[in-house]
Amino acid sequence: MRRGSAPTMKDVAREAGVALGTVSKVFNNGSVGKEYRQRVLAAAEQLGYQVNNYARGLKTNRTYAVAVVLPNIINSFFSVLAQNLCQALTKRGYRMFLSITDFDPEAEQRYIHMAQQNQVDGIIGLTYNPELQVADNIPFVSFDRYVSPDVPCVASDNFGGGQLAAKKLVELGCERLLFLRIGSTVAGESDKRRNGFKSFCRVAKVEHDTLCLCDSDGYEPFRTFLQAHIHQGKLDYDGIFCCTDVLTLEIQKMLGELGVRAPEDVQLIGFDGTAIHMGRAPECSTIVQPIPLLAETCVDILLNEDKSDLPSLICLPVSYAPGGTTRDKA
Amino acid sequence: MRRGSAPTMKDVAREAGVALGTVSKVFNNGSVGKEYRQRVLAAAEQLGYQVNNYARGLKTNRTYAVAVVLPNIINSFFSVLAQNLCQALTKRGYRMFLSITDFDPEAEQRYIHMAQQNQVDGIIGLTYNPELQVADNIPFVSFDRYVSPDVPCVASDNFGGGQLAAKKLVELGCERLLFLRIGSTVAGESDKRRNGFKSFCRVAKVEHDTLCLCDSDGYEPFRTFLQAHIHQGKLDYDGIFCCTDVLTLEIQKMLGELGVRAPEDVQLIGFDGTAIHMGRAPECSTIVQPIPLLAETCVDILLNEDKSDLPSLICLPVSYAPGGTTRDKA
DNA sequence: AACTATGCATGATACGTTTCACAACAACAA
DNA sequence: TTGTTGTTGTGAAACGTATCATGCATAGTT
Repeated sequence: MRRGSAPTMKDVAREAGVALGTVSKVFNNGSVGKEYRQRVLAAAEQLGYQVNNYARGLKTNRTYAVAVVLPNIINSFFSVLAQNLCQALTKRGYRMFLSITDFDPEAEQRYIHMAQQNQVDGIIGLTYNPELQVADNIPFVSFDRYVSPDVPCVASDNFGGGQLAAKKLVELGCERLLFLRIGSTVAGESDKRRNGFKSFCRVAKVEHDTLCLCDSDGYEPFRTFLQAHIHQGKLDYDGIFCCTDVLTLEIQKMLGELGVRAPEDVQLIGFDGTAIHMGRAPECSTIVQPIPLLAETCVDILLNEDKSDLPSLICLPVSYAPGGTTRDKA
Repeated sequence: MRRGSAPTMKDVAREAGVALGTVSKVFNNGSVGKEYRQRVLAAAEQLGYQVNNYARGLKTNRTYAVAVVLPNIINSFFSVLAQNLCQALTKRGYRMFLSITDFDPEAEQRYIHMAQQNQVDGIIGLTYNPELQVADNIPFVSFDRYVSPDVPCVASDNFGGGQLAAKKLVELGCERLLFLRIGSTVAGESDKRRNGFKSFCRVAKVEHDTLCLCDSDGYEPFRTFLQAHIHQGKLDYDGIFCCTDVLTLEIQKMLGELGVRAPEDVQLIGFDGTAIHMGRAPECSTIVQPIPLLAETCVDILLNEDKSDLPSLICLPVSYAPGGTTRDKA
């Protein structure tokens, strides 16, 4: 280590009195005699040698880094997802390099381009750009969004979740159901929640309505709608399935201001169940997305060499958790 | 691009009919004649050339990546911080590589070692390992924790925040104050909140008590304490400063169960104000940490070459935000 | 003892950049 | 014309690693 900079394999080789290739093999689990290995390890220890990942990456084209592209990590669903992805990647010896898009389609594309600039071994993205270009020289797994036929998509069983929510509400004695949604205009997986909900209602012959808004509309239209459906202090619906937990709490508050109580007067079921994965009691009754499993699956698929016989949509099972906005006891 | 792999500068040079060094200069803003630059750019475009960051990193020892080491990103303070750090880094053309330690001191040390394995240009860490070893070959900025004399530490003005909380409570008419804290056993910056609180009380000659617990104790000791200080349905204290917003909400709930209402019977002020940075109304009255500024400052200091005349502790100003657990109107 | 097979250390080569010394050339002054 | 200065293109060298073809021992077989 004559220079001020970090010691290299060459230094270790000289110190240990072995050839360069031998040092390399030691750090790559090649077959090296016991005594030589000892010597190399001792020399490396003494010199404080660390493998230079950039040189390694240059040779191998493997970086042990994965880019994760998310809208944000302030929304707790995303932050729990990010944390689980990070842990799943770490477990497999990979590092996570995080990009935040703030729902900007251009930023999504920009980050994915950057990531493809051969600095990662794969990309996991939750994107809203319907025209996203994904080069095929690098593995890509999409979360909750269909991107293209050859991009695997990992998602919760949103359709089944919609069915389950409706089923639970009916089991809890509800007879007139309502589905509420607010979200991005991009037709995503969450549309399927509505379809599942409607499907169950149709088969079970349950009265139901749906109201879907865009983010830009804000919550006010919900208030108008609900107000119009209150007659003599009584809401027309006795069960509501809201497409997220956040919305559920908002609706509960709104109903309270209108004199309608949940779960006494109307039962509410949300979707996500993020609080559960944060180690807290769910803030509302909810359909729980299996976030840890979703993260594991994304990583598994991304890092698994063999992508041949993979369905393009991987659907993971959801479950129901009572949480105070329905009349069942936990 | 004869191989299946990505085109290199050599390919671009051949395609453009120029020398290798010329291509390099084009991508590094070296002085290149207009015509040559055109030719190179055109060839690069046509071939879909992208700079190989690993080769570049190998030569330059600059990676344009920064490691951020946090306990988790589930706690919303950390997730907001992480998001702001990510954005501040992106703005300066750096990528963020995130590690989650789950408060494990060994993991902290491991990640910092990994990061030093010449794969990042710097590290921003929020750590709890009192014996953390930080090599000096790579810039390190600590958040909210003193690490060693030559590691700059960026933190909120916790002492001033403690003073401010006490001052506000007094202004709001409180006469018997209480400070509550629960946290890690590592003496961190947040101890200063207590000191600031006590300092103000002492100077202003205000009656006050403090109760500090460790994470492992759980919340129950608070209940016992509070219960012991309720006489004839009335709490001995009329103002409480809790060391985080999370604790504040917990205490509010606990008090409610004991028949004491906030803000009617007792006024509560928390610390963090994270909700504000999430675009929401604060859940409780609080001392707001300037998270975006904290993040910017961390990044500024980390990437600023000149670390010579830098104070080892950079203290950023906090502010007060009313939020429903005090009797002032916003 | 002779031969083969196996295991393992060796050192040169290549990965795709940046950088540097040098050459080529133009512009200009004397 | 000659010499000087400045600009810009050139190609070789080096960054630190993984890998591969050699070659040398030793163990195993007949």
